[in-house]
Amino acid sequence: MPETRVESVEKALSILEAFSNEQPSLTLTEIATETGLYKSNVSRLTASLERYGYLKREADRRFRLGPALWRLGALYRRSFELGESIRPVLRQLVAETGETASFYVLDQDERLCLYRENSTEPVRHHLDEGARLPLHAGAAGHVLSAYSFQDAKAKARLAQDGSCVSTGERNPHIASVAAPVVDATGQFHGALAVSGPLQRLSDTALEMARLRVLLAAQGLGRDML
Amino acid sequence: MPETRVESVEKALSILEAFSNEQPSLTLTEIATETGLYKSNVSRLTASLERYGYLKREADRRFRLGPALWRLGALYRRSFELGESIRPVLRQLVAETGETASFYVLDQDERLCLYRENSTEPVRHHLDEGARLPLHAGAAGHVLSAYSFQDAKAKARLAQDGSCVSTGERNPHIASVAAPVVDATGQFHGALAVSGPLQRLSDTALEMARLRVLLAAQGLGRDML
DNA sequence: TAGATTGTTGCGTAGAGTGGAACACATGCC
DNA sequence: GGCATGTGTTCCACTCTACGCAACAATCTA
Repeated sequence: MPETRVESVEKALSILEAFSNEQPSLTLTEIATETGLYKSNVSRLTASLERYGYLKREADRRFRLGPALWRLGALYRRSFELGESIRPVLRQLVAETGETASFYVLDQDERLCLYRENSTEPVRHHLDEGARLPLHAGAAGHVLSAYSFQDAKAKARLAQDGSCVSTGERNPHIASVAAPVVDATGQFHGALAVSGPLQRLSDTALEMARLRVLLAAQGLGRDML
Repeated sequence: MPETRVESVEKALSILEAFSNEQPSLTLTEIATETGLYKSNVSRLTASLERYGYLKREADRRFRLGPALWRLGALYRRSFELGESIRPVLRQLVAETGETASFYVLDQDERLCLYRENSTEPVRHHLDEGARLPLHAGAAGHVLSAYSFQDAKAKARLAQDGSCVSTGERNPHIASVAAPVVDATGQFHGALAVSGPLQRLSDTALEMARLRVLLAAQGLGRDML
């Protein structure tokens, strides 16, 4: 098998992966150590990335992510067309439950928060759009696992009642419920979730939230082309 | 001069550029013709892009942009930290003027709408975040030209009163005013603009909007670190 | 001034990337 | 059904790119 891939491209992309919330700007040597590439190599790769607007170099010679990413990212999200229909649903869930509502899709081996509406409560589960969370924990994680891979355990959990619940699994203080959004053709689109502080989401409150999420997810799936 | 760049990387990036609002999904051959690359080549490049989540392949074998772009795009925008301070300002401008307010940064040789708050009027200048517009026309375009390149003409225009006005320049029915956001260190960050239908923005309304934009831009610059 | 650190450039060579053809696999059309 | 058309993948040989490394600038530090 003749390795159907392009190495230098993957190196370039791994440079972009080196940036994070904690390290939004990097020097060339930082990138080199982070990625394990040679400085000269990084220098040439970044030149191309910069030329296309995927990186930009500040006056202090540090690299930052470039505007092209935001442009294409917006394009990606728009291509869902879900946004317009999902946002109102999230807002309604927030109004109904008082907790934070969000929508996740799969990104590699993690889940990506595509949309979210935060609770208005002072104590709440706050999360940024674009954040990545693990797949192995949390209600939405289980839903995505079940549909994206053939995760038997997660699928069994879903089969029970069509939704997932997690209490203090990923974060000991947070409970969440999630349900899959599936359209009329059976296509899976993502996971709808409500999450909040464990102490506020008692058994009955959690069950009510679960029902509301389930209802909202089904509604979304039905309304989709 | 030994061409400090990596060709295959640039090819891969140009594949991403092939996607647009009009063509959010492409087949392999479409990409090949669009970019002028060979199918076999595209096949290998897309494999790498897909592996890193920059593209994804649907069930119908068509390519779409991938979630990694949204994640990194969100990261890029967050790295500004401007968002939190800019949004309220935009909202206030909308409230004051009744028109659409937006914030632009430079992206290559164009301008990129990073934030915008749409007017609530039924007839309004609507624009999506992430949209790209030309640099050579429109008030915000002139501001960006003046600061990003040493565009003498645009700079002279700014020197007059610290802002730019354009009436029916890019679009015959739209007028706009824009001012630069410059922090205490003299660093230029972007262009703040208000735009709306020409007929509603009479001379006096336009002048009032200009003053408000100018004021808001100065306030933003002052409040920035 | 000496020394450390960061980034760029030059160069030879290995080997990656490429073009092209040949091959599978669907669809459509008579 | 058979034949044509279009799409995507795989194979192979050749070329030239991309890479490692060293040497070189260019800044900081002290």
